[in-house]
Amino acid sequence: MKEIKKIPPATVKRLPLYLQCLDQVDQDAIGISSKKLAEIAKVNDAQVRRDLSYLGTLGTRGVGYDVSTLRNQLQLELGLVEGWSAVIVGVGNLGSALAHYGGFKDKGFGVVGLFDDDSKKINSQVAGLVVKPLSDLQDYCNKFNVAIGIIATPGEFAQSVADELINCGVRSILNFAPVLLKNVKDVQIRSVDLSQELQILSYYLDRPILKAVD
Amino acid sequence: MKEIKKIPPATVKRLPLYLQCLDQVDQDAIGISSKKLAEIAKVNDAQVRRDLSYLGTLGTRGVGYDVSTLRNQLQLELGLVEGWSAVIVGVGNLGSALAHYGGFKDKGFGVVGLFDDDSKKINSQVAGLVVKPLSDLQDYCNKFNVAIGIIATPGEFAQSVADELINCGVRSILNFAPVLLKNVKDVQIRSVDLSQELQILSYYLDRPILKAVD
DNA sequence: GAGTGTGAAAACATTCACAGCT
DNA sequence: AGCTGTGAATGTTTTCACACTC
Repeated sequence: MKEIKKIPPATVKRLPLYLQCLDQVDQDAIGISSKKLAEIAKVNDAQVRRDLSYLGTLGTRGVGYDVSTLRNQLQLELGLVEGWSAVIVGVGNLGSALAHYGGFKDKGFGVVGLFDDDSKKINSQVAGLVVKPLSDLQDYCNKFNVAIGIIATPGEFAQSVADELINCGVRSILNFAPVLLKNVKDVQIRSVDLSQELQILSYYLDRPILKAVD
Repeated sequence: MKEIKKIPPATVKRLPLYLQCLDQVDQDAIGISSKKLAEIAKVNDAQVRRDLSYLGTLGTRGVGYDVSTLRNQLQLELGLVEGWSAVIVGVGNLGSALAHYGGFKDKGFGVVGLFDDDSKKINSQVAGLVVKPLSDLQDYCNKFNVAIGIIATPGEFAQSVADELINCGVRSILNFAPVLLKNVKDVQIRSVDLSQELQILSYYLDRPILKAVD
């Protein structure tokens, strides 16, 4: 019988943060306490312990957590060891930034394709990959079993690109275009809207006393 | 006596979303119901009503919300009418993407300066602005009363740029570098880490049944 | 002594369901 | 009839506090 553990969404959102904290800790540190981790991540230490307890019994009472075991478990739980393939659609400044973004390779994602329908960009090289026209998308997805589509096009193309990606069998989409994509069953869509982040900051600019979320 | 209304952080995070929904609604629509708005924003309709009720009594029973009143109130509440000035530090692909990002101007932010310490970039033009060296930052901040600093440098420079911005009197920072910045009293810091977003997606890739947060 | 893992409490957020206005 | 605004119910997240282990 398969064991099913449900991790609360609020916790899932913090797991990548903990992973990042481990990179920022002393290179030669072998163990770390919830107190120390909490300090780096800027959260409560009970929170850290509760979050990590969802992954199993990882720590040792009276001692703390072993850094490398912890890292492995976080990566395992987040599915970062499966080597998911991703494509980026839209190779403007943002798409290029994403293609160059080293963080992805280290973190277990491989960008296997760049797509754009601007003829000036097609066949040019960005971050070691050749930009292809969207008509090649289907082939790529089949060949590399692409799991994740990253949309970095202007807003007006985002929905049709999303439709196309889903049509190619992509089940997870990270959208950077400032539009609301339609929901499709069984497809996970996350949107990052740069201007929304600024707007939230703006709210708290007027109200320096209040504590923001996240 | 000044009226103090405290808007829950979870609601603040949705206000920019509602604003975006209004842009996506029929241009000639004069009124909108919580039900319709909820559908576009993909949230529960009671949620919409509760959220908007924090801004005052904006709707009309039996009728709905007036689109333009609603937009005005949202902008007012988010502080988007104050015309905050922002600077971008780091003019690589990501910084350029941000500089070109039209959303900001429309949404009440003015990018008044671009800064980079790469001599190849200094004095070049990006999105109609001349890239300046970091040594000019203090002057700019005084001259334009800069409220927001956007960090788009590689990780290794992010903390020192943040220190410098804070030193120049900037009280709000939006950080795109994949590092955890130190907290400073009275300074709001929001971080957007592109690879963290992908990692969250990755978790749900393995578990198509679960519902993600946000 | 130091630091985890976790019940129980407290705080926060969402949703229901309906009274009240147009 | 239609739709808001909001008490009350429910669900989720955070935090406290301490028994337990090393």
